[in-house]
Amino acid sequence: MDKGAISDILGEIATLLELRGDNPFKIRAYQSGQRALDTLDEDLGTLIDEKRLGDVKGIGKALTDKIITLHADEPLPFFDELKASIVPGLIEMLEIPGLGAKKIKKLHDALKIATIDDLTRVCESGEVAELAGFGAKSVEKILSGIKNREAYSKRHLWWAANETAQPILEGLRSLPQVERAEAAGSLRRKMETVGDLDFIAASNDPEPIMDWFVGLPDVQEVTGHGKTKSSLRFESGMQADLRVVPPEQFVFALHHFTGSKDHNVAMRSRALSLGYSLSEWGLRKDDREEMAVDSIDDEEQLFKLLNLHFVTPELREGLGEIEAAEAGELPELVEVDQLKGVFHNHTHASDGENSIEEMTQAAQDLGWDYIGLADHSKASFQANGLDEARVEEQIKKIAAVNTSGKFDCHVFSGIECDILKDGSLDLADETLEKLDYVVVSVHSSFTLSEEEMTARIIRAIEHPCTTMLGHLTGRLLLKREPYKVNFEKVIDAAIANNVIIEMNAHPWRLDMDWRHWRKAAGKGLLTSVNPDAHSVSGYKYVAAGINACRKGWLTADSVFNTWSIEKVRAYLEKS
DNA sequence: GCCGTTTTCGGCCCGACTGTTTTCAGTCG
Repeated sequence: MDKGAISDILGEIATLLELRGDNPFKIRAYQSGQRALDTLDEDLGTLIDEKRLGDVKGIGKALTDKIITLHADEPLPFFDELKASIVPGLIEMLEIPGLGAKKIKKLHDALKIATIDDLTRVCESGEVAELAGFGAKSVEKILSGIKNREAYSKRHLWWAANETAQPILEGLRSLPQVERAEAAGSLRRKMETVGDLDFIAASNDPEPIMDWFVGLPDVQEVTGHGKTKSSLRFESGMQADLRVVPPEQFVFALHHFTGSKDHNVAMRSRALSLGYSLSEWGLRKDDREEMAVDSIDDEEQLFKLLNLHFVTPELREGLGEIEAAEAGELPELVEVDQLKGVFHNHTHASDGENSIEEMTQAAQDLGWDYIGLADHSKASFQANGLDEARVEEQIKKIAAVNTSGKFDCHVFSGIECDILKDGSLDLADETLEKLDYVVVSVHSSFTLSEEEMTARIIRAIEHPCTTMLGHLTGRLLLKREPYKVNFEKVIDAAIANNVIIEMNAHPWRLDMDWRHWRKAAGKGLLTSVNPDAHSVSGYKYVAAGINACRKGWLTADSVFNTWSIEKVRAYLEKS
């Protein structure tokens, strides 16, 4: 059993223990064990073989034994018995807002309900309202939660969440009572998907701000409306929270609600080691009421108080950023205005909307020195992919644009060539050789085994004409699972063959995942932030790709399309 | 179940809000 599957089981154990009413700290131990496993730097098999699994923080004796058992595919009676003792329908009920483990257990014990249908029935019959601790409002909330379960539990793409958040943020900042306001949470950390929107505002007069917030347009339901905290849900299903804090607490609250949880844990323990106690309310001298500082203006100062370099929100994932901030070893992260061009864009020759000239003009308007056009190849029939003759025609058209004198922006001729099922490429070598560069991508046979898919992709990487690998896993966030592939082997093959792995910047993709980049770039892997633009408006997605690169600790050196045109040209000619 | 520069037991974040209650438990973040 692999790491991911074992991690899922640890999470499941935590949930089951919760529904059984077990010791909350034991539950938390399973959850932190799961997180420890998820963020492991080393290969799990190696750790087990070398008997070092117990050295991992959060994994003690009991979890070590269970993880080893699962890894060896041996039965785990503890888990099987636990699973058998809990009715499966109860787990689903946790998705209903306002219902936690304790209430579900109570409903189950008192009314013998086993499914969400049962729950609906006892709500409607009036039995729930009669239980101690439940009333008319609870029933109403549960029924509405059941009805909208799917929409409420959904996450949202960062891009869409950001488009909703920005006007709200501007609105907040324009209110006379608001001194400062920021979005926090996973939106501020630029996670690829966002659960809900978190806003923090600084003010000594919170109530008018709350009234403004709950009165926003397109609000479907106000789920909380307090003096300093309100929550609501938009018709789109997106949820938003607003907290208003006194101005002197703003920086602390902003940092706290930006998270992540793991980052905050590390920051709190850092504070403790320096004799402070850090919370969303402020920085106190340990064990005393006294504040360490009266007020600070920005997060830079907060980090400085803990003798740390500033950690940008994108890096706050509890993945070693505090250690790096202490040692002064945080990378100078790549920024969107360092891009000098973009590769992997489509024209109306295949499935894009614009011409070569239009794509070139738009790139030039963005200040870029070069673009690469890479339409689909013929195996992508649904996308009107190009065969050899059409590729050669496209090369001539691009050459004509370059010599027309109309543009300062240079166009590189490329192709997004399909990787066929056996790993061979979709176009003849003599055609590929005439192009400036070749992106190779999988667009078919997604369901191969991990072994077959890995071998297929590596064969394509080893092709002498290959410049870049497109969207490594083919995932569509929230829509389609990634295909199974061994990242380490593909990364090593790319490095060995001087192949760039793209950061597909489309908000649905952001593939290869940022979690792999720190290590891969450390080994020498290059990326290219590729918007996969199918129209001139698609170029804007480079911002999402840069977010992902920054989360992956990448500097401009590792990002091919921050390079000057001379350097890019030299690289392409050599390879 | 985990952890330890107060170290093998005793703590593990805690406050806002809601809905149910007349002082609090549960949920949520």
